[in-house]
Amino acid sequence: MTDASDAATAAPRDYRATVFLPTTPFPMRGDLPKREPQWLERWARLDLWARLRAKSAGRPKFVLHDGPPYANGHLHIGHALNKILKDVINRAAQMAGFDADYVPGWDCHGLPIEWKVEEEYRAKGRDKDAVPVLDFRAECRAYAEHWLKVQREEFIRLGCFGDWWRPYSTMDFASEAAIARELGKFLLNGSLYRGLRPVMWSPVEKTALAEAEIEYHDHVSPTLHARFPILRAGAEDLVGASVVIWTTTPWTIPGNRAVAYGPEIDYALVHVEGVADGSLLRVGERLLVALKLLPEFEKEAGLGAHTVRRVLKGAELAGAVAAHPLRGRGYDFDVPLLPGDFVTTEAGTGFVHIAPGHGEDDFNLGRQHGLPIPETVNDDGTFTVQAPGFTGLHVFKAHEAIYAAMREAGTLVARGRLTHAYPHSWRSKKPVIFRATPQWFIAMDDANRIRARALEAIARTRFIPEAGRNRLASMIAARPDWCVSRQRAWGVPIPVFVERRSGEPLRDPAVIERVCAAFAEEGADAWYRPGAAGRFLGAGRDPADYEQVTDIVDVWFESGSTHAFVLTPERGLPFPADLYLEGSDQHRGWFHSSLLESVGTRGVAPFRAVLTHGFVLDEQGRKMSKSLGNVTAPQDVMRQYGADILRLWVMNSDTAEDLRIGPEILKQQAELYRRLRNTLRWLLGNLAGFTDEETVPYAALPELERWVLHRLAELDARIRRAVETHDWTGVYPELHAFCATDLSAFYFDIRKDSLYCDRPDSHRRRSARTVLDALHRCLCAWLAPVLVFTAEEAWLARFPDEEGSVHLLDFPLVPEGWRDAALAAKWERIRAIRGAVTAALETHRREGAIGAGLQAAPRLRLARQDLGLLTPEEWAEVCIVSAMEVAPQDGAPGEAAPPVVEFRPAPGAKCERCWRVLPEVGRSAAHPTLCRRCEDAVAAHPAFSRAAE
RNA sequence: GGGCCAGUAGCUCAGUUGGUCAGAGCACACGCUUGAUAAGCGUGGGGUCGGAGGUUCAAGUCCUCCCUGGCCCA
Repeated sequence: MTDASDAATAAPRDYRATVFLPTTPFPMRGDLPKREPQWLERWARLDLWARLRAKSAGRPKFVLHDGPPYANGHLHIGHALNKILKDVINRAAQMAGFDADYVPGWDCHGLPIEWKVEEEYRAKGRDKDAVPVLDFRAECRAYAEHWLKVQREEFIRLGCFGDWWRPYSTMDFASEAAIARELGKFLLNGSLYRGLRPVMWSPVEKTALAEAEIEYHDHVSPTLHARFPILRAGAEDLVGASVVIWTTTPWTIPGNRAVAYGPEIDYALVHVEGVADGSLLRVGERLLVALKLLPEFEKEAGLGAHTVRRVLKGAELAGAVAAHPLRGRGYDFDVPLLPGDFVTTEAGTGFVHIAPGHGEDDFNLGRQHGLPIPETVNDDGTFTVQAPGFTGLHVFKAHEAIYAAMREAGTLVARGRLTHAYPHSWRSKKPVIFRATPQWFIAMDDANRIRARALEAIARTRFIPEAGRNRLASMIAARPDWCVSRQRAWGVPIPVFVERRSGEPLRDPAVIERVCAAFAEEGADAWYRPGAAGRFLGAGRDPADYEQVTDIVDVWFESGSTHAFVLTPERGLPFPADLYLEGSDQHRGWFHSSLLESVGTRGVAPFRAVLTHGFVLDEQGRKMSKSLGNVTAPQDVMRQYGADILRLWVMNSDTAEDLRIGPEILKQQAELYRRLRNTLRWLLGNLAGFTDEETVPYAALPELERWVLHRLAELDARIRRAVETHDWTGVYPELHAFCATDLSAFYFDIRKDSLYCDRPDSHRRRSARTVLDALHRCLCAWLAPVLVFTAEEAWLARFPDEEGSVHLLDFPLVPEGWRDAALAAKWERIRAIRGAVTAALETHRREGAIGAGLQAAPRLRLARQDLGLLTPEEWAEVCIVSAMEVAPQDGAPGEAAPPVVEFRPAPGAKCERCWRVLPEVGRSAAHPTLCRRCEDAVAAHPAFSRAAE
């Protein structure tokens, strides 16, 4: 007793030192822009990539084959999205037990780089055409090399893992050789052929352009209405009448060889009886125009009084023949009228003038009817001798001459101007033309059946999302033969010799092998070296008998061949790849060309699965553009937030759709990150000093702990399913919700009392720490693929190791036995009731009755079926109140009546150590300000014991 | 102009085969805590589910049209 009074009169004891507060060196703030580069240095020092590969030897391979970005300029946010998503998928596969070997690549040939180098020439006042081709190619190579290195550093900064120091590029000598060899396969199997065809042609760059190299911009075109006098027709009243055509490309008139009509379209035979001032129409003439378009034609051509003699279906024009509008001026051939299903009455006159060398429809119709394909236009856009009267004129400057000639010939009906979307070159931004040129093609529907077999391969491929299947298939189904030739310098030459005598390409495997062997040694430059033809043709052939093709191959063919030089035994990578992963634009790009190339040479797709992601837009869903000022650059995000935030953004988005980014969204991601980081921090703090001896076996754990483990089993399954399906949408939002809702707001909040105040050897506290240990291991591993830096920090904070890394781990094995659906259902009910308690307490808090929840000891009236859920002590623990009384509800049993909470202040005094308000506080002689539990804990506390001595 | 996709609270997203589906997290407001503290907990407000028709006893959930945006093509 005397001791007690001594204690009471002595200075109040400070029990704070006996409370087990979290301690950890893991800081609350990430400071990512500063710390991330330090982690990168560490990983480089440890050569973590090599360690991973060594450790994974013998595991099943997982190969995501990298679609090569173009080595030109800094990375933009779309690159970041693509590579981060790839990285997460690779890392997750690695941690799920695969050997995820990833070889990044670059696309290095092609027009944009060539254009840049030319631009530099122009800036220096040099003439590109005066530079030897090998010098020019060397400069292009240096340019690509520079940007490859820049982009590599930027990718590494994003935290992406890969074989960065042994990447592939399409300009590697080995790649150039492999590309040539692939082309050789098409040459030998007959699918590669040379044909004359209209292609999109840029007179400025003097090259054919791929579809991907075309953009549409508004353009003012001169328009032309022209008469085609009918020479012969089935019906007599048509002979002597004129078909009227309308075109926005008057320069194609010299190339005209037919006129197309719509068989189902109604045409009016118009008798002209009056004309407006200045009109070129003549009173008394008869014209054929689509009935529906007659009103517009009246206005445009200045047609006055007239009568429609009769209306006829286009089909009646079958077999009719007209005169070329420049007949008598070198164009004296007949012009047949032909049916065309592409003819519409949307605009014009319902008749389409057909120039087989100047349009896709024109070409196809001409081929069907055996029309000639005149070559009326030169490389540079000027007319050839095959355009009598206009030779030497540039097509875009020829319309006045055309008008004049036709006016003289009496076939000009009207002229005008029209602003419309017109194809332009993506580089020069200058308008392009359709022009018949000799080109190399890969046939879609020859004996090799590339189209049909590609469609079969698509049916056997997994698409994520599924919509990609249809998109790719419909493009393959509709595409024309693949034009693979380009009249440029920076690329892989089409390694073909054409026999001058026969015009046939030389198909000799030995020649192809000599070429490819030289490319492998010296690069494709070998093709351009003096004496190349003699060297490759070999003994017994005279180079003078052969034309060496100087075209290079379409870059899409190159990138479509990457599987041939990356998925190789030398690299240790299997073919086909498990996954191709690119933006949705690549349905027409890399997925497309890779599929065709692989099917054409190997008969199968180069991928088992194709994953597509959307495009990155600004916060309003608009396209990013410098002029709008809504661009988010990855470099800026690194500077302000760090890579982990950007990576989190990717994984918190629905990548199957277009995604948005901007200041607001990044701020939100930083907030979400904070929660994850603080969860890790709290775990680390509460695991201080934890050892395996402390572990409590599963069967002995309290229900609350087992419930947490059940949640881990659920999340583990979710992650493993994502690894299998490659569909990660929603996984990380769920992981965040787990941290925020299940852990921070529920489990952690409840267990703070035990962790801070129980004796270290108490079963409850040991149980909690057992689960905290599992949580730390799981969260570090699960977050590692996304928060590559933060997870490393949180792992090493607990397991410091000069050579250690969370990225060398696999996902922890979560026992299936942790799954307990019945327990989950029970605790879902408990949490619902808990929600009722916290809501009730809030009411009284607002009234000032209490502050902290521990000041309350409510009575909880439960429906009968809820009475057995927990003991009153457990309810107090779960609801974080000092005590709980549980009583049955009055209502009828069986009804799911909502719980009723009757508020009562907690009786007794506040324990100075654990802050619970209990009647027992004050009854201890030794520690009158403590509750029994704390008294016991204090007695057992080493620090206190020493102080007491 | 055509093909494909999307449009649910300020933001990021859930909402199986139509019937408590109008939700979660973040943000916001207010309060508590001050032993996760440039943190933590609680409570709350907020959406005519892009618009208009239609099918159905019943529609974010099916059909049609329109609007907006994106990718690809013409």
